[in-house]
Amino acid sequence: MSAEDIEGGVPRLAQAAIAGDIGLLLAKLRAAGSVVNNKALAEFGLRERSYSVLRLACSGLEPTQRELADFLSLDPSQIVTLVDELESRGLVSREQGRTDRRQKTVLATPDGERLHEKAEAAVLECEREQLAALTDTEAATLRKLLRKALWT
Amino acid sequence: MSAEDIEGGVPRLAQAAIAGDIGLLLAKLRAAGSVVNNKALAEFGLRERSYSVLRLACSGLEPTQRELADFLSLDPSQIVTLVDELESRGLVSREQGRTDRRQKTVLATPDGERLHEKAEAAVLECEREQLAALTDTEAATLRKLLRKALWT
DNA sequence: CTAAATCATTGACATTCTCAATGATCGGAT
DNA sequence: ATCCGATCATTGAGAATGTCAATGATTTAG
Repeated sequence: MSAEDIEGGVPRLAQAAIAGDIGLLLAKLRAAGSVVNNKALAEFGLRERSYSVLRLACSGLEPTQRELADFLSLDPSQIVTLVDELESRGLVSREQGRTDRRQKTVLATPDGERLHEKAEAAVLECEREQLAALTDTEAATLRKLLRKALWT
Repeated sequence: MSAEDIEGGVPRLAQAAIAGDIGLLLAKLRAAGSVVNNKALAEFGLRERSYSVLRLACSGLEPTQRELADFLSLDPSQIVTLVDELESRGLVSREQGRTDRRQKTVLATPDGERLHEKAEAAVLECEREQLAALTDTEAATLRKLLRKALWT
């Protein structure tokens, strides 16, 4: 975020060996994306986290809280807090699990769906900006490789 | 980290639209890498953060603290804490900036160099495991695309 | 039918993030 | 030369996040 990083400038330290570390590259790109996303989501009273939960609640997959925790790499207790907040705003509701009464599935309300639709547009626009340096095929390749590394 | 994610299993929620969001993919891969890295670095009394600082201090580029903050996407105050800790362990030293007396350059001591060498090997091994699902060329492509998205 | 495991939840604690304020120093404009 | 605004490292405070252990309700395995 300094002058060096703003636009097309390669920081001096990018010469270092660490600049090839996947961990650092992921962290940097993610950090940059996070601030942009949170800025864009503020308008809807959401943060990256709550947006992700809302988004999955809108997916039609009827995720349980445990599934949300695993999928979002969060502790189950963090999901409780996030769902509490979304539920209190009437964006989401907890339903009894179909087959297992221990679990609760998280579903979006009509209000939640509407809000998600707008927030989604904003986030996708952020994503487009973040990957502006890549061609469409490059962006697709990046997505494909990340998914492969995660889920193969 | 649940049963679904352990080995080669694609979680049910990966069908959702959100599974294509770059932000989520980055966050997930990074989260997974972080726990592995921190586990491997514990043996050396380092965490991901302090390792990164030590690594840059060993680069020969004589980074200033401001540069470290920008490059690692951290607040300058966090760098102070990290350098304090490394310095108190004798792994790193602060030197007066050559041209600007406001800035301080962070350099590794011989002890720091030695520790970094061992830690580096451990982290590179973690990285290899994390990208095990990718071929060598795919891993190289991933690195290239991440760098391009960041620094173009 | 019992014992172990799993789910959501609560609460405590540590780590990390984000900001504002400070004194020292620098750079540029007069 | 001197003032003025900007930048550097540092400190400190408060919010957000991460991590872990314990709980009651329920399911699954034996």
